[in-house]
Amino acid sequence: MKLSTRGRYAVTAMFDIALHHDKGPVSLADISERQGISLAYLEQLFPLLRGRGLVKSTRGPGGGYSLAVDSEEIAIADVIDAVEESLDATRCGGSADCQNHQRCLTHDLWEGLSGQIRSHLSGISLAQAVSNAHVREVSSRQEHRMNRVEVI
Amino acid sequence: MKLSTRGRYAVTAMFDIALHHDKGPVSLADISERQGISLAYLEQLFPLLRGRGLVKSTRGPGGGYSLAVDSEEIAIADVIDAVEESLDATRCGGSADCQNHQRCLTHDLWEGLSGQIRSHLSGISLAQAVSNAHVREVSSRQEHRMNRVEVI
DNA sequence: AAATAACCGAGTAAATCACTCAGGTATATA
DNA sequence: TATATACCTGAGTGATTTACTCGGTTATTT
Repeated sequence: MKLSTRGRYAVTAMFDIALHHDKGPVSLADISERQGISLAYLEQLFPLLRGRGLVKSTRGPGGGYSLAVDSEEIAIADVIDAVEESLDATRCGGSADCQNHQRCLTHDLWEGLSGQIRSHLSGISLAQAVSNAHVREVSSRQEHRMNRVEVI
Repeated sequence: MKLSTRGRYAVTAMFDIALHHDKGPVSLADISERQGISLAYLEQLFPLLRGRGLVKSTRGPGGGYSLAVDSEEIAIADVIDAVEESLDATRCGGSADCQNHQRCLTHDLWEGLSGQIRSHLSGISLAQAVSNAHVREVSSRQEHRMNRVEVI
């Protein structure tokens, strides 16, 4: 099973863009500051998201990243898939040669679990996730903090 | 998220016991041979399973491990819980202080995922999992291999 | 021209993982 | 009582992965 901070960071960053893309492209520096993720680390992640056609980039001042497609069209699973090797609970990655080139005793069990996770995360769009009450609340708090920082 | 070979091995070993416990306690040496898991590694795992009241041990010749309760009463989640630190998709482990001592933007999302996984694995008993057709097939193949080894 | 911000590849410290080793202790059988 | 079996315990280790950094380049706006 692969679901590390890498995937979590990618989803968080996509949340941030979805919440701010009305004001044009969102720079990685802004995401870094708001979400507390190192800029260099984000720079490593975003080419992967772009490669999957989830975001598009604009260079130069005022540039940044924006969603390549509507947030309803992006599933959480897509984001994780983009940055994480494989979202799979089986050991063999579905190839079913777990033990001695045979499907291991427990293969079906992990396959079932993988399917469960996958369908759950495929069923949640970025738009849905972001519309969550708590997300909006935290987001507005981050807005205020940002403003305060700018004032000081 | 924590689901490594550790948890997989534990489940596989429990499968093995469930499939053979009619012939009395199952030794770790047998499990090791049948399932291709290092004996020393199993010895590390089983005290944890015993601590959770999933298996009981009998020492001495002819000894080994047997199920402490009926296989219908053991959920796959119990087995994984016993050997794996936490089966949780959130970063903070549910404590909700993910970022700056606040629930992070994506907290609810990971919490939802954790719940999904947990309820899935809690809903499958060892008995159910073992009754799977493929499991029985592989198991009988292992039986034959064991016999052949003994003959040679 | 200068500032901004995406792009790119290599490198690294720390943690985790799977696994081993070297013993010790209880119990059944001869 | 001796011996073999099999559980029990704790410490150690090599390899891999992880999160993260650094130094620099290229494109675009003002």
